[in-house]
Amino acid sequence: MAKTGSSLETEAPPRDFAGLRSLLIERHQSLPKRLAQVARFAVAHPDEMAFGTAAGIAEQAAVQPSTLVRFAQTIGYQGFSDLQEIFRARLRERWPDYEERLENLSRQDPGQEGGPDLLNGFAQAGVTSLMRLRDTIDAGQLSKAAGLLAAADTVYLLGQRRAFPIAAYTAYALGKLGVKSTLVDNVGTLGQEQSAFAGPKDALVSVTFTPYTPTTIDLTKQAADRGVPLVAITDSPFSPLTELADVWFEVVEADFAAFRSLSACMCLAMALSVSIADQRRGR
Amino acid sequence: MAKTGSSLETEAPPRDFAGLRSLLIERHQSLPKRLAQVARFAVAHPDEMAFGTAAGIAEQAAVQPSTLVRFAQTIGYQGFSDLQEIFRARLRERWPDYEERLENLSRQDPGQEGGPDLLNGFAQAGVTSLMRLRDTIDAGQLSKAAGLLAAADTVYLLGQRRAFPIAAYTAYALGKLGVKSTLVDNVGTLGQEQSAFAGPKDALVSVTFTPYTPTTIDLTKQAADRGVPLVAITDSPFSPLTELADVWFEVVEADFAAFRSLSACMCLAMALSVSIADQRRGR
DNA sequence: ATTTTTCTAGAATTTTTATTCCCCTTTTGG
DNA sequence: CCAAAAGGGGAATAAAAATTCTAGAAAAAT
Repeated sequence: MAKTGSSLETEAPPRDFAGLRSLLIERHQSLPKRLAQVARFAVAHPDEMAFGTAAGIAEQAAVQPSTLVRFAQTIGYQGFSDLQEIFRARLRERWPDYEERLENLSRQDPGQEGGPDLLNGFAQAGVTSLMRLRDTIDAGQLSKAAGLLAAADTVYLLGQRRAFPIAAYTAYALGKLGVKSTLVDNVGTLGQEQSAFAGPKDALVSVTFTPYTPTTIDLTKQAADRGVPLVAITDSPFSPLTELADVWFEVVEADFAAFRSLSACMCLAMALSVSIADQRRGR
Repeated sequence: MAKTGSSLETEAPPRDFAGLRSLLIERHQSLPKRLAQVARFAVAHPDEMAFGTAAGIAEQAAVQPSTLVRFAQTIGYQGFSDLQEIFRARLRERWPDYEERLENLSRQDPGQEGGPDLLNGFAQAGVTSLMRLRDTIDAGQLSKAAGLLAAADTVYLLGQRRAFPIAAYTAYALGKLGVKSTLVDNVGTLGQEQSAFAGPKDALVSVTFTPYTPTTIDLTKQAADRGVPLVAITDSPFSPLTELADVWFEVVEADFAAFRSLSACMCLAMALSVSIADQRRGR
């Protein structure tokens, strides 16, 4: 069509909020009256832009709904919905500063996802997980858990499959820190025997993620029934461990290529280990 | 209306996210299968619940759109839209405390009790390690290593002590990806026997850090002598593995409280695993 | 001052979206 | 083991929403 309107922006519009914001501020003066009005509203009330319907936003901005569509198209988007997506993405990414920081740090990425940039993806997932961990773990809970474990005679460590590396590493760390511990690795299906002597004076750290490994659940239940204090590390409040545990941590890992990171869990395990040693020393 | 259906919740549903969340966690067990599925999804992906359309959310939760409506009504809301409002409100209200959160993060509280500091420290170490990894690992090397391993009949995985979690996790990942592998865990000091059948058509991934574990070195040397292709992951160019390896990676981890992070190594191991599977598929 | 172009409002249209309803399946209770 | 009830899937429907269109108003240019 010859309708290649001169007023339509040909350049690709920004896909991130920061870029959109500066674009709006910059072009604000050169826009027609009503469109400028919309631009001002958008910058001032980004939340409304994210949540509202076209009609609702139009009313608040004292504009017609169609003006919103025109506005979106004028600055290069396909329509209002397309534009709104930017505002929503901003709220979706709960930790925008990290994302931004990452964007800045990452090298120019024009050839995105060219193929073997797996490393970048996994690194990003790891960083995101760690940042989120920092925000979600409660300090009180951590020290409570550490206290529980510091009071134990022997710390039993249980984790299978994907959670096994966490348990294994914790065993290593506790060993170096001089804290007596037993890794229940279920070698030879001897998990039962390995954990049989855990009693109320000991403590158990259980780690499991969806789909929860039956072995881990069973052994944990048995221990809990015997009155063994339990610290659980899991990925959802619906985990069968949460109701058994004295203290439980919900650790949500980011994923990439269908593989969840382990960074956050490892980090928590380390912090917990050192914290135990700290509290022991304090006595 | 006499529409006071028996299956409909009569109590007023929570209007705030925290209340909704605990309601879901609490009632989760007593809900029918599909509705429980929705409950889990809602707790795990609150952002999606806030923005997605019924159809989109339904697809992600592997449920029919109508199930979402039923779900909302069962727990007492008028319909899906009504329920969604709670999730949206959560994102709206979170914005204010975002500033606050940033301050807490940037403020380095040095005198504090070990808890948050430890977590912060380890998280920071992890992030640093991951960033560094991204900058130092060469894409060509990675794909070369992956190619070597993709060509192998069986991938043998060797790592002891601190490196053991890496090897164990890689075994897990390769298994999920359909790549035949053997974890040489040296249980019962059977490492020799576990790796004895590795030949030139197989390949070995060895992981070790200073102070290099003798078992790892010995077993790796023996395998290399037999002509087994070798990919080494280590922390220095002076590692005894570098001269034996066909491809080697130097991974420098940041440390905190005398404990080195494992994040970078884990990340590399994941990338390597997926890359192997990719190259296999390509043939 | 007049013509031409751009801009806007509001109605009309089309698309999208939530919800309802019906029928089949599964579970529960006797 | 059967009957009754609850649950679940999927098409049909109604509601709501975004978008397009057109005529007229405002602004710019001649």
